[in-house]
Amino acid sequence: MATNETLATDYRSTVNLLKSEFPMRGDLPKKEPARVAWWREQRVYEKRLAANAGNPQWILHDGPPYANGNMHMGHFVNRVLKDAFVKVHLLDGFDARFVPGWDMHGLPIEFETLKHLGLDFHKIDPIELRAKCRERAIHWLGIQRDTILRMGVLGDYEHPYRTIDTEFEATIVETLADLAEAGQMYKGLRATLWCTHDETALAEAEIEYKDKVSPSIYVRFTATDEQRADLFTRFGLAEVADARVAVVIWTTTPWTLPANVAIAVKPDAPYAMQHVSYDDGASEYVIAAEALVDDVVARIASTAAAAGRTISSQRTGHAILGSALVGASVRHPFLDRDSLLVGADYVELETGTGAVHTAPGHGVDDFETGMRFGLPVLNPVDGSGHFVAEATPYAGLEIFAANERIIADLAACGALVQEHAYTHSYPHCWRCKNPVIFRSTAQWFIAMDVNRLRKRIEAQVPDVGWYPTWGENRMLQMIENHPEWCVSRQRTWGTPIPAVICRGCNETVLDAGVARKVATVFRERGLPDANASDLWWTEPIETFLPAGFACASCGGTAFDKEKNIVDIWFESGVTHRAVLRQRGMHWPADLYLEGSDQYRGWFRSNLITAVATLGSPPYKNVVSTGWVVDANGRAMHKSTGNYIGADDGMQQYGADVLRLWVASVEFTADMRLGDELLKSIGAVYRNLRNRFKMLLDLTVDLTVEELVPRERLEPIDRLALARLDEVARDVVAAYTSYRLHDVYLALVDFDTSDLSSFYIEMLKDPVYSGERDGARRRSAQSAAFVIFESLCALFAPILSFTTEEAWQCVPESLRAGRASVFDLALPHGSARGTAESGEIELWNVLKRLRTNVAASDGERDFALAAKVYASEALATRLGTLGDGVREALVVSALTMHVDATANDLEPRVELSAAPGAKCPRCRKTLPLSGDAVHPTLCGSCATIVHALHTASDDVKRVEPTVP
RNA sequence: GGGCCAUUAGCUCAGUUGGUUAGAGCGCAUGCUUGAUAAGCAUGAGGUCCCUGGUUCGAACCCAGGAUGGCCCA
Repeated sequence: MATNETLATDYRSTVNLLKSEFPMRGDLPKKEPARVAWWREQRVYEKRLAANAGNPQWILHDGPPYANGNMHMGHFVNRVLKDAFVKVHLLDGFDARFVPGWDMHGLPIEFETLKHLGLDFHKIDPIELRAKCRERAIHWLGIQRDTILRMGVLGDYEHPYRTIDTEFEATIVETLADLAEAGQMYKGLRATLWCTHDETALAEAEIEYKDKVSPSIYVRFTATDEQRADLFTRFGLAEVADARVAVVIWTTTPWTLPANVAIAVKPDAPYAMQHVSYDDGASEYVIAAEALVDDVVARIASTAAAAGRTISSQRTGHAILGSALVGASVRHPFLDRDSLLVGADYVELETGTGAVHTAPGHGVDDFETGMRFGLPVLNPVDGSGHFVAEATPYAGLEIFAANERIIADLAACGALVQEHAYTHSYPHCWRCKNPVIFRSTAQWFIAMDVNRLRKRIEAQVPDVGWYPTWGENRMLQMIENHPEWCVSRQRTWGTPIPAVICRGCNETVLDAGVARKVATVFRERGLPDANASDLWWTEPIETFLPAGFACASCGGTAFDKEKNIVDIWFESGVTHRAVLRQRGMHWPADLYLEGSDQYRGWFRSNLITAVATLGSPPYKNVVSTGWVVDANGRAMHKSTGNYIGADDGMQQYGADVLRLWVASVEFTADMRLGDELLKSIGAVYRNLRNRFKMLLDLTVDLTVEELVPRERLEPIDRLALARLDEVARDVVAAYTSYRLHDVYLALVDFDTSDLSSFYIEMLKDPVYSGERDGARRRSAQSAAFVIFESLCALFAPILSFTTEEAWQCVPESLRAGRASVFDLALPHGSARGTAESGEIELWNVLKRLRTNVAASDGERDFALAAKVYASEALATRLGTLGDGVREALVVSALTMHVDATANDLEPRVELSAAPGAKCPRCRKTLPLSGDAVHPTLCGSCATIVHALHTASDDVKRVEPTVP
């Protein structure tokens, strides 16, 4: 005899509890690589691009990562954000081709290659080194490309652009030709950041600051008798004969003192002369900024005390302005020359003495001050950081090693006021990590103020869309503060600056005609697997000279090649020409997207070369991202152990969880990343994954023939789709304005508050218990499928792996030829105006009513009957939904009552136990059917079960039993 | 040291032109469910809106100063 339990179990087999193939667990690290391979085999990207052919282009131009080293989570963020925006536009039908690129020349690779192969830069043949560097760069490109593809991105990764390609090198040289022709380039002497280890000039972007301990010294520059008289006069004082008078300077680079030619003072700051008396009767006068003179005296006292002496001091006369000191001079402490007092606004009064040691050969400010006052540019240091012969008595010494000697000599001659070790932030070479120096060398420059270039750029910055909006101001500052752009490098791995030196007059010239000829030679003779620019090294100069080329100065026709290469920031600065223009993509690009460091880097270099040679910015929109920091908000470093590599991250969590994390954070600011955080994102991922699973399970037996068109759906299902439309519009708007985090918020909110806790809750009864082919069930399933399909498309740019996996579980007929999730169309949810807003209003009314039911004490849901009290207008509107209102509330019975006092949008609900008995099949509490065969079932279930028996003998017969 | 940016619940984030009791997801606790079950639903606890001062009838929001962190520079 059957019990109640077996009875229920038996009816269970008549319920539509169907399962799709989609597993609850993601197993992402294990399964994702196969999906990557599948996308490539199926040529999903190429097919979608072909399907979109002829439609408007949308171009995200890829900023090239440097082909050196493994990728970190910052790279992950960069690639995934780009991928998401490219995919949105692909799904939306745009010709959104994406050509990734790599930055492959430059010192870091040259250095890494030398180190990797154990080679000596000074001994290896340049052509051989260049071949090795090429191999090495291609090696890294391969490693990085594998990591990037593992992230699940789409793009033309079989044909990336590379700065080592012949076409790219030709474009670099051609751009130099354009700049030379426009008069934008010049060669000049310049205090340049110089790495003595790598023996090259460095760009600002190749510098990193870190702490360094330097000798901090205060030095007397003592006046001669004549100079003393002048100084006393300037202070309006009578000369004190035979007194020692000195201007005291402060420096942390004693080795630059041999190049000292001046002392800079702040023209509008007061300067004081202080009389210092020693206990042994000696005395001196020291001059420094009034704000700092007491500090100088304290240092004198400190040094005196160390020697067992004491001092006293008092102010002499009144302070005078720095401008009154300009033109005076004092003697260099150990060389036989004067040091001139000059004025400079940059002199600061917070530290030091207010009297700044000035060596035009060893500092940018110093150089400019030197130019203004006509000072000689002394440069007694060679490329390897040793003093040259002119720098007697220190010739041959390495500069940092010479510090000690110089300090000792200063002490010996009484010029040293004080010395102590000083830790400060100091520029270091980004590659070899050694401290760099300023040294004046002859370099090629792009002139920022010729042809009003700076002004022209500034005028066009506001025409670009900057996200976040402060980017505009940031870029304006970058342009305003951009120094003359030094584009030459004295290294081997790069594209040559094709300048020639006239043998007749030794004049160096960068000629547009020569440069264009060089580009032509590259294109004609460059081999696919070799460096086209090797030709500059291997071919005779005549190969590159246009017919009849002669020196403009002396008419000479014999030339030598100059052996400078171009700054790699200039190379990546012309990607907009080399890639967009060469590959049939429109110019300017729609979007550049990089880390916020690129305002100074790639955003700026592209902007400059574009405005200088093509007249306008290379991009319509620029998006910048923040930095990935650790769970505590600290910068990630391999050395501090909080570093997460991209490969490791994907191996541990799966790419899709990390992709979801990217969407879950506000990427324009710093992004925190840590285990706890990723576990939390993992939970969100599982939620979303379950929603895809549930929607698939609910629709697994739906076929395209049974798919109910939207206009014939049940009213309650149309309401759900109205809400979907609203979400789709919000999401698409967020995507197209690059607000990925808003996409995430909108989709998660819809998933949680509309689907999981509301719509899916109400769909379970009609889908599980309803007549399998009945109109109600098919309508519910059709709406669920539309939601599923839309969610796949809306989520595909973020959860690429998961949406594809889910899409592959859709029955063939419903996929309708859309083999991949990336064949779907982005749903725009076209608005239907007031009709829709009415529907959404009604949807929200139902959600609030359902909340009342779900939160009720004691009995809930199908154990309940509901009485809804609504205004007459609202009752009428709810009436149009028929049984949908009861379904939405997930109750067994519902009656509608007019309450004239009720607000139009705030109906009241009254709950009570539903009359009848719990139907063991549908679990609703309803009157018994009174059916002879199935007396415990409700009427609807009895009918359904009877129909099943009639339809199929396979269905197990359920015998009536007496409890 | 300077410019820019950020700071709201344990975590990630919302927070409309200044306006009642500052919200959501995750996590946590409790209950329900066992026909989404390595799931689902509900309820609840949890906040010095970085600090200080100012403007205002009223400040998470506006102003000034500061702290911490980040990027770019010096």
